[in-house]
Amino acid sequence: MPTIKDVAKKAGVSVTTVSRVLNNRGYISDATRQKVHQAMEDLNYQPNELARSLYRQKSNIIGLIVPTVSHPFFGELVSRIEYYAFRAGYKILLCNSHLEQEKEKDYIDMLRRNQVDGLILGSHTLDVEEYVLSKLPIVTFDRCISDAIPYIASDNYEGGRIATTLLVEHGCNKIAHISGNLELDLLANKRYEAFVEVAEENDVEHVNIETSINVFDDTQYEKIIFDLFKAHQDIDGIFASSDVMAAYAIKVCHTFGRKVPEDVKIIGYDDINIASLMMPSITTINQPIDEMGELAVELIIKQIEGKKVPTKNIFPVTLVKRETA
Amino acid sequence: MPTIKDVAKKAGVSVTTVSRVLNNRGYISDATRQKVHQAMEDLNYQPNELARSLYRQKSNIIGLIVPTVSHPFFGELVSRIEYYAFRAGYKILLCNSHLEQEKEKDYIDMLRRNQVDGLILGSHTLDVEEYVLSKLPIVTFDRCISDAIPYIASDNYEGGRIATTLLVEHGCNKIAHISGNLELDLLANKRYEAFVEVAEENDVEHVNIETSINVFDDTQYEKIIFDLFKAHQDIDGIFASSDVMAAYAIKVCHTFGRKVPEDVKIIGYDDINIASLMMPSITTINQPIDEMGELAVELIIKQIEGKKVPTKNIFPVTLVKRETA
DNA sequence: TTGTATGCGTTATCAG
DNA sequence: CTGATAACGCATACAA
Repeated sequence: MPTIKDVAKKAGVSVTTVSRVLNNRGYISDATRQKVHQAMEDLNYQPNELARSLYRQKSNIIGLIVPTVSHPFFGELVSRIEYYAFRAGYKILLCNSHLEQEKEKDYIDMLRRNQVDGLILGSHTLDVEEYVLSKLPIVTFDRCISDAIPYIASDNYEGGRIATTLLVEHGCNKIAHISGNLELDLLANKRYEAFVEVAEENDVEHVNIETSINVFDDTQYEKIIFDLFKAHQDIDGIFASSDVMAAYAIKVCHTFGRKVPEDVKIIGYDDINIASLMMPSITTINQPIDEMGELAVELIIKQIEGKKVPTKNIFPVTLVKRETA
Repeated sequence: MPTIKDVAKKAGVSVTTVSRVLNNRGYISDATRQKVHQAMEDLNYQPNELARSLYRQKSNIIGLIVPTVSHPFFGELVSRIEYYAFRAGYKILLCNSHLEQEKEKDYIDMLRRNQVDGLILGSHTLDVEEYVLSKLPIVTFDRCISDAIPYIASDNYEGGRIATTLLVEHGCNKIAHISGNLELDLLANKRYEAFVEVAEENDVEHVNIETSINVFDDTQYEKIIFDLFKAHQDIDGIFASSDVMAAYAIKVCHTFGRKVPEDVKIIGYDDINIASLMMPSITTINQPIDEMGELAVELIIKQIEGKKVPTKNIFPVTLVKRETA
């Protein structure tokens, strides 16, 4: 790889001059500018961003930790985040933590060593506030870690209310909520709270099952939902905490010979692409993934630039009525 | 952020010594080793990988370009690639090209500037051989660019034959293939070739539609499949080039009041997670995504280490019989 | 308008 | 066993 030195030699100038045309700084004659450009062209020169970053003390890299991009919600979210980051001149270092605490820890250390300018956390089992001693800019999804760390979330409580209310309005007599692991202390737990509240307000029998901690694996979904139906044959309404879970619920209903939505109404959460693709298509609570990704990038960059940003960033949710409820 | 200098000062030694304990090189007394470790601990020191990379001329970063991780196949593939890369001490810089040539070009330039040690291309509209003048290690998916650049692919031809043969065996009289854009010169086009061959060998009427170039967008799938059915009401078998396309095909069948699999048999490709989740579950051709991701990482690392690697890497495919055919 | 020297944080060479 | 110093590629004071 040619360096700035090679370009300087070829153009017959000093490295300073080359650096100047590279960054458009200070005065340079058109003649030398041409020469330098020519030399860069000839050598197919590309400035070494590692060296630049080292000097500038800024890498223009954002670390992004999610459970896994193989989960459609995070796949879609990461896609948008990367899009907006690149647009703003930032690169994404991708980490799939699989919700393993040890791996998260390793990832955060790694990202710090690599001088990322900021951290977007779509996943966290550990309390990063204590862990990231440095004042590395951070944005989290669905979790309030401290007053100092801004977070982005959909209006989980409202989403839970809308979903549960719809089940009640449909006349469901026994409803179930399938949640993520409640010990993780995510804001998503508010969906559960809202579920319980609405159910009790309306005197509807209700039950909840949650996924196990430290596991982010589709296969367990089917099992726990299967067990749920075995234990409660009379469930006629389900509010699943993700569209993927809802899809598994549909499948299990089928196994038990229960028709959706005739026998069992099902509502998901997220509104990922496949929600509309499934048959029956999934009625769900929409999270504005694109806008959330855009804001995540905006918040992290503003922090990098030393600006203050709002801490609570709650996006409204909307009910998307389809076929399952 | 504390530097090696701070550690040296705190421990009362030179930076050389600190570097030595950091890298376990040369002889150092246990006493000083302890002191240094203590100082590192106290300062919560993390070595600056930017500086290391600059000196070593090696970033341990792999650039990864895919159309988009929001597509389930690439989401799953990227997840596995990142997993194996991290395991081997490499980081992933993620790029979603959306099959836009200009963006791919920008990404490749960016990745070169950032001194990635290698490039994994899950997407490419341009001929990188000419573009990447440097001898940057590369591995591609589903595309043979030159004798020098190794590629990984599933046995597309065999997969196409298996799928089409199954349709024929089911007694389909008019079958359709939904392919990606054939101009892209991907090995996936062999699915199309096999489709045509098997159809003609068996004297079965057949038709093909392809997605437009430079577009990687779910929404067009529905439209072109809808148009296909409008033009050919008598289609009774479909071989879709991805499970997502297959899912859209199911949906469109529904729109036209045609039952799957009674009226129309459908076979997908990839065997992504949701293929088994859909209702009806999708009969498909399995690509071993995990193994392919693992090999991609292995091939890129071996190249980085200056080793020779095989050029053609074709993985066997298997038919996964489910409900749609 | 251009060039020289220094430093970003790290590692390796070479002396002590 | 340990320490000064140059170098990795680049950008900025400071001179000229």
